[in-house]
Amino acid sequence: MQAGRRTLEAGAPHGHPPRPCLKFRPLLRQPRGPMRLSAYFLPLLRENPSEAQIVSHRLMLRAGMIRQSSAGIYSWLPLGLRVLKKVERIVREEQDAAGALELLMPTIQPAELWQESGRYEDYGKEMLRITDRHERAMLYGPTNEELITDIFRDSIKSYRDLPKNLYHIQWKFRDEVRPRFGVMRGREFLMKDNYSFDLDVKGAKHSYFKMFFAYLRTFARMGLRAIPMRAETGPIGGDLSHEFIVLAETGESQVFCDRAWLESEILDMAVDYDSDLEPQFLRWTSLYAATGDIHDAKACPVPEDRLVTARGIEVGQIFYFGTKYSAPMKAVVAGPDGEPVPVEMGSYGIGVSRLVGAIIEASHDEAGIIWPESVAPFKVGLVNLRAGDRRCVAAADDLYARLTRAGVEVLYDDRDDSPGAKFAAMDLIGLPYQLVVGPRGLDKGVVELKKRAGGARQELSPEAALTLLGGG
RNA sequence: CGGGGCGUAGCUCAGCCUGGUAGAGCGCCAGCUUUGGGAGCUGGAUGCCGGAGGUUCGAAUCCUCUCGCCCCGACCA
Repeated sequence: MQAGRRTLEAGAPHGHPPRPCLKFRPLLRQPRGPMRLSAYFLPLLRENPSEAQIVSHRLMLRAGMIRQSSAGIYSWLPLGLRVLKKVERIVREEQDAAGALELLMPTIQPAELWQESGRYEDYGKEMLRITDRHERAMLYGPTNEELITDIFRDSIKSYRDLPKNLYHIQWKFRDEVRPRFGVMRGREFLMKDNYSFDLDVKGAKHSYFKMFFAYLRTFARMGLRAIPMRAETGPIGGDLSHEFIVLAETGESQVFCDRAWLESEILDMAVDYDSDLEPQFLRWTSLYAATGDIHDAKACPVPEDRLVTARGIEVGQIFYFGTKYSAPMKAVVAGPDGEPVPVEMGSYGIGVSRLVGAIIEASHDEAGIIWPESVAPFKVGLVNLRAGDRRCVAAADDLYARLTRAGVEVLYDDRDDSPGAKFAAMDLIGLPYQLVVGPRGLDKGVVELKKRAGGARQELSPEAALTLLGGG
């Protein structure tokens, strides 16, 4: 390794000659890092772009989270990407906790696999077909059942290797006829999809139940009330399926459920994934909830005065589909008796990029986004109201340095702008806490801490603010 | 895929009907004054008027074609 390189990694202050350093030292977050708005990339829009019709789309554009590249295809700007990564992380943690194993499959897949399953024709124009230079038919994956089944059958030959549950978080492309609503219905979208493989129906159901509860936990951690609803299985096929629906005016799905769902707590609970989950599953699904596709007004068990008809956003769906792919694709294992058995499969999807929009739909006000802390791009927005004032700069710089050092995620508005503009910007991007440093407060030795949700403010000493925010 | 709408400055939009050579507000740049909820004044920069073809002395404006985007419906994580 070269000396110059090492210097960079050691984070030597500029202007000082690099000290010899033989041991690698990790680069710490630097107090003068790029999370100052003066250095950040946050292109805010003051007005609503005309193409955006729903609130999440408008706010994502206005808050500088995304930019459209073409219909249904978006770039994620720094602020948006931070949220996407946080959502992704929660999804990953809950998958891991439920025993799923992460891998990563490619976006581009060979057509042969899809011809084998019979879906190459069935999928129609939604599948983006590509021809490579050798005239080989390829496609941009809209989902991965074929590919995962191929990987599975290549390597898993015995019932002793079951069960398996494999997932990845990867970009998908579905050439929707009508992309809309920003990231809620993009053509390109980030999805967590996983696939379970079991020897028999009992095992497959257990896998299904595990994902059922992993999903409830995942959405609850994002502050979402996602109701599991009985759903049609669609082109993926199978016979047991639930959609996880967040109720919202702007949702695309017509749904029906028992009023009790709305009165229940956010659906979070501890789960022992090794236990028999069926009783718990039956309890959770005893309360009526169904998507419009399968709801039958005549057969509905819920009396009319308890039935809620609403619109909802589908943030996830789980399927048990038996041997639909394993049989035609010959994903078989040797059973205990040595005879080949096609494996029982399920697949499970969460729209990761869609969730970002869904969270905004569920949590915003007139002024902008209100991020739940778990997915907020930063925890704290530190605002210096008077960029030209030495005292304010010193106080705000100090808070920024100490919070950052303590690992608190801070976005520091150090720009020279009017107070109103700064408040409006902070409200728009919706960080959970706003820490305001101004001359008026400093005269009294205080700073102001405002919670974005609810808008409660309190004046307190900088030390107290640090303690409260976890930087003390 | 059916139906509708819109493409003019970074954003929101006017101008088009009735052709005469490009506008406003916000934003951006410079300066000064301001500063606790989107500040004021002064000066400045920015457009292949989505693209191609046509009509015309002359096209943002009229005609034809085309591309893109949005909305409603049917379909979907």
